[in-house]
Amino acid sequence: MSDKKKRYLITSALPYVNTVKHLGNLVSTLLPADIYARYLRQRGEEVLAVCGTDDHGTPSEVSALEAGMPVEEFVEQMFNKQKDIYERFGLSFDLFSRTHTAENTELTQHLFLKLYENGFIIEKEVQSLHCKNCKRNLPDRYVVGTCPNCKYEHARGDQCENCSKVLDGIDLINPVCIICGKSNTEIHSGKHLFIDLGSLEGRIKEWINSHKDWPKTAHSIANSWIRDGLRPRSISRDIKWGIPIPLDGYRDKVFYVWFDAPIGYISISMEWAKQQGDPDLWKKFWKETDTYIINFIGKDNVPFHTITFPATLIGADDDFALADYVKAFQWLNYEKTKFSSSKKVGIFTDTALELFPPDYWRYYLMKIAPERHDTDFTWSEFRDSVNGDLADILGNFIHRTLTFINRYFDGKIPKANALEKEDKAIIKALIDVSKNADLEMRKLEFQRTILTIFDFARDCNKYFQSKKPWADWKDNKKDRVATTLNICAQCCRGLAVLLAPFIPFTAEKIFDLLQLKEDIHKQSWNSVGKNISDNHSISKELEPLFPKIELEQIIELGLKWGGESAKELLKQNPQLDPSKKVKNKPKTQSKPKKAKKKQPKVDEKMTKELVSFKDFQQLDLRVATIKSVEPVEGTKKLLKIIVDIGTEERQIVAGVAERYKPDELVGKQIVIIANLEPAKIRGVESNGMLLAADSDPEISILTPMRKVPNGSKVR
RNA sequence: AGCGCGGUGGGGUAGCUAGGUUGUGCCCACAGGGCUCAUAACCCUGGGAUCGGUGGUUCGAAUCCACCCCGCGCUACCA
Repeated sequence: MSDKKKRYLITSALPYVNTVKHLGNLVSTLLPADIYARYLRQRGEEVLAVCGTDDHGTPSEVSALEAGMPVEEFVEQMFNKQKDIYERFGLSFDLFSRTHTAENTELTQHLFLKLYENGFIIEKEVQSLHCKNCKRNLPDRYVVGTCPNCKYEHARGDQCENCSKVLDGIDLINPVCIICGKSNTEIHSGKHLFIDLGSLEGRIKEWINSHKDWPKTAHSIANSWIRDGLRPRSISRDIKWGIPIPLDGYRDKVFYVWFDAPIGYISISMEWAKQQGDPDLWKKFWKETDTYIINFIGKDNVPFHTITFPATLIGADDDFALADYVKAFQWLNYEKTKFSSSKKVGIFTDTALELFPPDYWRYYLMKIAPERHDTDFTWSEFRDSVNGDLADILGNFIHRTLTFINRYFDGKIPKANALEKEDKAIIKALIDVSKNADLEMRKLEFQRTILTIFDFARDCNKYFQSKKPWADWKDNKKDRVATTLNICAQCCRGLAVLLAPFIPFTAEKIFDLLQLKEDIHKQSWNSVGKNISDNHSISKELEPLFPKIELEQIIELGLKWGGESAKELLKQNPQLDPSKKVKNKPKTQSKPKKAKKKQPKVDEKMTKELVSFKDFQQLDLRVATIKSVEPVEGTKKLLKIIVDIGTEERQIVAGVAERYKPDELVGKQIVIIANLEPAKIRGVESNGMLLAADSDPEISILTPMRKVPNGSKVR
């Protein structure tokens, strides 16, 4: 589909900067983009793959506020954190940058001015909610209030969850700002800028219709927008954190984050060009028609990549190329429920890396990539895939082959002799799989590619089984064993080359074991028939490529992070219950009675619901040292306390003044909840809460028994 | 409500755009057997499904059409 093209430009939807992303984010944008880029590079194509964080907008501001940091600093920190995670996942972007850069500011402003000159920008008067307390304009998502339609009291500004009516923030009765929790809003009205999508509709439509090969969702969502009629879309916002609008009358406003984010694809390419020492290098990717451009996105992102961003480029009329292919993914669910960053449901990329090697995730995630419809991550299936496909099929084949070569041929690839029917068949299968996988990859069919390659790995085991080299060796048919193992070794190499885009770390390891010196990431798929030369020495130190995941481990993880599949496994294997295990332990000790005593007695008053370990983990308990204390004026109980929590100083307010004098607290170490949402108590801001035992009237502040560094975690 | 996606043996999934030896393929689970080189891995065989329902088109439908039922998602700043 892209044979006439000379080079490829790959973009992955820019992950929003404010939180660490979950596996759903990874699977529909970053990971497939990386895999496709790796595949193309192996094929010897000229590729530029760019990505970066999407930095601007209200959510960043709010998250920064919550973290008690200046936005710029917060965003920088989160950018670095995300970048580091993606590197550890082996994501091979030519540049992973961000949208808060000089390049993006300049380009966004430039494109806007072109749109303005060309008459595609219109001005309109808009009303919006303003929180007088936060001194901030409130996007619809940041307001809750009573629904004017059904009177539901917790309707969000954009939509009522109860009656599902689509709302405007200003429609809400008794609107409350979710940032400060106060109902202190007023309606502001002001001029805003809109991009006139309607007058660009014809050209957008033409472009969409000329690309029938896109995934179904991409088309249906794009077409439904067009069918409903393209209305002007606001591109200005009354916030501080963003790219300033270079137009008189609007200089106190910034661009809507979705205006500048996709422009980031181009500005990051520009940054990349500068780093290459040729500042114009980006132009051939963006301004020449023989580049094939692919956007990797989730389905929610379709409108921005098929309507608004193309509209920007078309309207600016500055010769920027539009995408050739929009690879839109559906959703990945977590154990039948939605992944949710805000509700902390699911597995997040940083946690994933702590649990298992990146290739385990890369493989499983692409195997279940939601290419056709929504799919489900389950712990149980994750284990099945890793153990079954990676360890038992792939790992086992390679391991048994290399073990034989070491044992019988002193670690040297033996020479193949006369070929029999099965030998020829498996060699043909190897060539075929490289061709078929290549055809599927060209169509960006990731799951099919994986299935094709693993079917071949199964064939390899069948071949090994049918040739019985262990039996031949006993029968003294050394030549025959040599032939079998030579062919198996070629298959190992072939599998490594074919799987390199998907599981690059393992593929490298296989090349290391084979002691092949060439760079695996430059081996094209049609090189898989290429023989490793006779007598080539392989490594003598073998170890399993994929340690297996124990059932017990997966049950524990499933229970810890939440998941029905683990509960189901536990039902089938009740002996593996982690909680029971703890109970069993005392039996082996000499004094089981003592253990029993330790069990907390359920006091009648302790009727609170059980919480999961996960819920408990959400509390960020830290040790802090009290720096200064002063009473809050006009109150009997409250003290304003400044504490040092290692990374920063915090102000907290505590109701302990009746039992503690300010002087006796200074210098003491205490325990605080560091991630409690900020609150104002008697007008004084409190960013945390100290822990104290409360048995009215006595209050005892908790303090660590030994001195520990400030910021130490408490659990 | 509208729109989108899906409903295929116990679980998962492919096949459906161009209807034919298709109730067929694949993975997992299950049963039996083989092998014993390998990470208790590998290989073979087998059982198991009115292909959501009803009606239609057709010589013939999982595949096309109509209506209905069920699940999920979206309705525009969640990938």
